[in-house]
Amino acid sequence: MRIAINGHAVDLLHGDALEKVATLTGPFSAIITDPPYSSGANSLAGKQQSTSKKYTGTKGRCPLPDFEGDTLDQRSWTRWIAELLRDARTIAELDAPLCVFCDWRQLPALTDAVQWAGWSWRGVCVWDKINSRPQKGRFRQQAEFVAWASNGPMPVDRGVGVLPGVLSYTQPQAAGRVHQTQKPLDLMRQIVRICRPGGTVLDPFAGSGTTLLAAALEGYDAVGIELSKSYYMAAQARLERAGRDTDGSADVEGEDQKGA
Amino acid sequence: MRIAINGHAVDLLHGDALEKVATLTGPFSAIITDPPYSSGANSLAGKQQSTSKKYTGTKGRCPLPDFEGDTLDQRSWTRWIAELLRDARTIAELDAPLCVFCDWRQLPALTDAVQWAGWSWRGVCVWDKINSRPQKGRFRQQAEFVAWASNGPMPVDRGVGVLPGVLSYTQPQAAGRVHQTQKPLDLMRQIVRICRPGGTVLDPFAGSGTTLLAAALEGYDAVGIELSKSYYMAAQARLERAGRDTDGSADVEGEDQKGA
DNA sequence: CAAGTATATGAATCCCGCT
DNA sequence: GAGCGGGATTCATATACTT
Repeated sequence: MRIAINGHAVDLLHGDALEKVATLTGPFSAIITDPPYSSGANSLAGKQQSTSKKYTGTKGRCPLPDFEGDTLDQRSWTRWIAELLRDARTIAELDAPLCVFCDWRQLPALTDAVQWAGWSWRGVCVWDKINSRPQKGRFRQQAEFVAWASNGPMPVDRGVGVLPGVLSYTQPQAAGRVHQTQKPLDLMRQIVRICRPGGTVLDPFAGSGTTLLAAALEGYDAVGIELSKSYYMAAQARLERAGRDTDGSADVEGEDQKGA
Repeated sequence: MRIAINGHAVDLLHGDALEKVATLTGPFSAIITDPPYSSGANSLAGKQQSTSKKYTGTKGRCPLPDFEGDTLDQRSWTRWIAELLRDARTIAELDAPLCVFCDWRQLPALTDAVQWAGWSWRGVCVWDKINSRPQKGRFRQQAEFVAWASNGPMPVDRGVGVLPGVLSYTQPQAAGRVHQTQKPLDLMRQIVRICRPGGTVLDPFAGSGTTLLAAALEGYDAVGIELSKSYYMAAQARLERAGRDTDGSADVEGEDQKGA
């Protein structure tokens, strides 16, 4: 279904990312997404793991065992995301940038997948969450990462300015969140600016729709895919609310928080 | 040779990291180092350029000597650093933490090497340089990374507090630098605090000696190895100067700048 | 002496021309 | 044609200078 926000078209599709991407033609000017980090790893590791009680509570994210990585799960995750990124590249414009979120544990597997899928890996951005659970005797796991790449050569002059390499934003408050791993809207507004002016952004894992909303507010069209029915509906409601808000929607995230 | 700083012993050895590590017995309480990245060029010929040409874009003559060991391709680099980390682990205490700097390009190879060498990879810290060379239409390459790990299990209570996961410090100014890629002293003072109280820190790539100095100032003994004769002597001079400074050496980095 | 102006630089990357 | 080398580009900050 299509929603108009800030004068830009936002399409949200309900279904599996791999299947839906195969039906799209694009071309898309940027692919920006936050895939499930350990969806593949969850099943096996979850069974084997007895220490998970310690970590549950902050997030639904699987803490993974302290030592031996469950390599089979990570290999499967890598293959799966590589396949998606390969399909996505076929409907991306030449020069189109790709941004994929991940945590520190997935970063090496993700950069492999990005390159296997034919993208030119160009760097790693840092999302500094500022606040995070402290651990005694350790460095905080305070950052998430964005592996970014381009579909072939990336000329300097695409009409895009200089973007920051470290982005510091606190996580949305739990009370106002629609999605467990929802990203701050202002963070996504910065990141979507890697897209060429007037382009269309694709997010195959739309979740609560933050990327789509950020894209519309920054002046791009956007297409999202979301598998979960409940998140699909929540994102749709959030986007429609933003579409009705005529004043520029500066408060959308805050409004969500109050509304929740 | 041995220097006393802030009541702690600092040893600096001149020679190849792999060879010298094999002669040490330790045990060391932490390994903290910043190896040559062998980064900064796509082609072999590019990598074989001098480090000043690769890394200091300005045409002006670089006043600092080039450093060695920065000409490997990525596979060779990975093997080489893995071997060093394996040898280092044999002289590390159980529980000892490992911290290795790298840039975005080497991060996946480094985390492989860390694990091949038998260390338990535990996370990635971020050094936010705040200020870096901008590029139009891209995210700034604004961060360097610290892959950190432990030699086996790492009990929560080693007498070490909570450490930050993102560290923001500007690079030392060119005028006061001893080494092309010198790290800020305050950054290293934060990072060495991962060491258990009263322990001994090893840095196989000592460079200008910032890690050793930071360790002594934070209350640890330290041992460093440096291959290049000129950097060995520069580090020695810097450490001796710090040793003579009786007031706690809070201004060592600044003093270098004035003195230079 | 304070405030304003000019200059230098960064573990960079791209592009063009030459061999 | 492929590879290599030189020169241009980007901006926040620190330092040096000028008014």
